[in-house]
Amino acid sequence: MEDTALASELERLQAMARELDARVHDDEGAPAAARQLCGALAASVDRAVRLASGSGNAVKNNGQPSQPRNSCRKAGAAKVRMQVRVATVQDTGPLNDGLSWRKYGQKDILGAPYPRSYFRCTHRHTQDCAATKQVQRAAADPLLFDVVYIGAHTCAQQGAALPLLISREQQQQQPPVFGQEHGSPAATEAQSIHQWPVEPVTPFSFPSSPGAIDGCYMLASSGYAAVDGLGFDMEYEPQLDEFFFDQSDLFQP
DNA sequence: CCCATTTGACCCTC
DNA sequence: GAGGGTCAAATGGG
Repeated sequence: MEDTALASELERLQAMARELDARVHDDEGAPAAARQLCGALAASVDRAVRLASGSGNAVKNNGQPSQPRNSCRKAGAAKVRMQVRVATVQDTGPLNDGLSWRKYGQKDILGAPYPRSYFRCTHRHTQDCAATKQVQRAAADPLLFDVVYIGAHTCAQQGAALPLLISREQQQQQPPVFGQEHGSPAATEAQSIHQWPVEPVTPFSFPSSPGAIDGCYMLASSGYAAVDGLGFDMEYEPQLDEFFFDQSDLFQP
């Protein structure tokens, strides 16, 4: 169980490094050297996690097993597992991702202050789409949501939701925003989170509704990015690495 | 009436 | 047996 402990510690270290990097980067007054150092720190921790993972230590988010149980129970599912940490400025719950999700369950997780919500593709039955996602508020920061995508969309909407991977410069000019659609109370934080991309083909997209929510957005890079209080992790089967990077080329201007 | 959410029960894995 | 994931009936909103 030492591997699990190591993975857990690395996970925590990784999360902290990323958060620090994101915060320092946002801080206009932070010295350039500090920003560089934090960026290097985050990158280094990322590499450490990858090395640990690659050496046989299953490093997965939230201490979850390296092979999700879903992979055994649902044929064709769990080929893609991606965790996204989403921050919202307003405590009204996070984002939508341009895809249709239907909530099918909610569970209190041992040791977690907030319940975990389970979503599946709206077209699960009509189009046999096996994509699911799990949404849970981060214990450390209620404004952060850990979103874990499991499986890839095979339904028609996968093409409908255009990915939006934009450059940092573009983001700074027009930051895409995440936010809930209906303004439901925070008490049901996850109930409106049903618009998110899942599969690598559409890493991320953003709601088109104007004036949605301000202050939170993300970009995709080599597995992680954190801007303006938002970061996300992408975890997927190793063989998909190349696929991710290839896809990113599609979003160049 | 249709569809999404809620929630307790059930199932599976460890 | 505990914990996590899913199912399905009940419920509510549009």
